[in-house]
Amino acid sequence: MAKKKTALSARKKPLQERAKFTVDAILKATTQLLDKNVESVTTNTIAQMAGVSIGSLYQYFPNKDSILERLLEQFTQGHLSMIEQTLHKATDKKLSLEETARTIIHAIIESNRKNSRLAKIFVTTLFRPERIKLLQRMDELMIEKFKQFFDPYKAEVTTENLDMKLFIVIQSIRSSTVSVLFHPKYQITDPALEDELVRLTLGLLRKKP
Amino acid sequence: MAKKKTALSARKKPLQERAKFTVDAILKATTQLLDKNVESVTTNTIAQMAGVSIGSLYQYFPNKDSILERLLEQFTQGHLSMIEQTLHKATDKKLSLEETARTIIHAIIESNRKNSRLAKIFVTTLFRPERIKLLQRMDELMIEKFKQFFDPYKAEVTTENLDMKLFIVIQSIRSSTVSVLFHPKYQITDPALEDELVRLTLGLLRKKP
DNA sequence: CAATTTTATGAGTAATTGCTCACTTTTACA
DNA sequence: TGTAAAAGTGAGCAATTACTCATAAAATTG
Repeated sequence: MAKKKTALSARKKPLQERAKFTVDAILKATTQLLDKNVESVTTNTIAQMAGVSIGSLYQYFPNKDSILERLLEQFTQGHLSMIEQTLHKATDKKLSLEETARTIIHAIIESNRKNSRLAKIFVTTLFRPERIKLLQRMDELMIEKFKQFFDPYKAEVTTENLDMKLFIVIQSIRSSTVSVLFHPKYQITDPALEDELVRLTLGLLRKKP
Repeated sequence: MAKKKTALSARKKPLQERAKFTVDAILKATTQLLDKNVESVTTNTIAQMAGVSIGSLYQYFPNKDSILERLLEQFTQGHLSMIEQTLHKATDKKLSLEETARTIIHAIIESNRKNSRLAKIFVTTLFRPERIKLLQRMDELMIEKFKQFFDPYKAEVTTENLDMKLFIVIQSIRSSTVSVLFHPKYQITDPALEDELVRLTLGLLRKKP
């Protein structure tokens, strides 16, 4: 069976502690293998690296893809909740529009810097047909979050083409902060990246004087 | 052999007319299959759809991946030469900075609109390890082209962080114009896309007043 | 300490698929 | 027209790999 066949049959949920360790080990092993060499990721190598039998793997995941799916779900969740937190901090501190933009962009850059392995996997798999739904959902959520972010600054922000503007801003931030990970010539730690993304964001969103 | 094994042994080059037709049919068939369903792309289905035997396929391509490689090479070449042409037209007409920016962005949008199938395949495969070199090369070329574009407007354009700025601009334009193809909610034909990308570009590149 | 449930095992199976190679057909050309 | 080169064929091999299932160990429960 070189191709999937399993129905999305429900699998056991890990109840005991040791089962949770198993699931965790599988996810960690997958990340490691993915990071080392995409070709090397087979259900058997995952199980082996996790120190678990192939049978155990299939107790908790209905098929291979569901492992990657879970990993990506975790990543997007982490990404979004990190942004959420930043939003709260920002509103508490009553920052200016520019400070708010900088804070969130800084947070996204940090998120991608810290989880650069997953971030890379994220883009390499996000456009595959089976991921499109996730991509769309994530983009919509991001746009919503950004709307919340900039809601307090209604007076300063254009309403013209707002959705398209936010769409572009989000694509720009994501692609720049992730692509940079693939280019040895550019560094994600370069402060110019943050500066210019802030400028980009404000340039689009601010009302013309 | 579910995995590649062939050395990149040199294959025949098509000399006769019929051989060129064969190669062409293989490339066309691959595009069609890719467009329909990525899963369905096997060397055998390609040959079948091309109306050619599997043996013929391997006369001209050393392995499966080389077919996709050739396709992507064609796409990037087409993309770049289209931009090249636009550059010439623009310099002939002595356009303003804004008009120049608009012209090139319009060209890129058009290119992605017309070749939307290949454009999608492009992003879905571009970040895979075996494509990273192509990605880097293409990005560098794009940055060079943009430098040429804006060279005549030295007086109006910042030099501060110029490389990073161009990197961001290019990532932004590409990701926005391609991602839009995956979101039913947004349309690549929406004039707001062009307008906002022009604004974005000028916002980053123009000297502050 | 049974009885039951949860967890773990891993050899083996079945399907897929990239690719070869021995052979035939077509074309070029002297 | 004869022959060599180019082009084309496709059955089948060999490697890969997702996934199953019969069985056993460990934990939980009563």
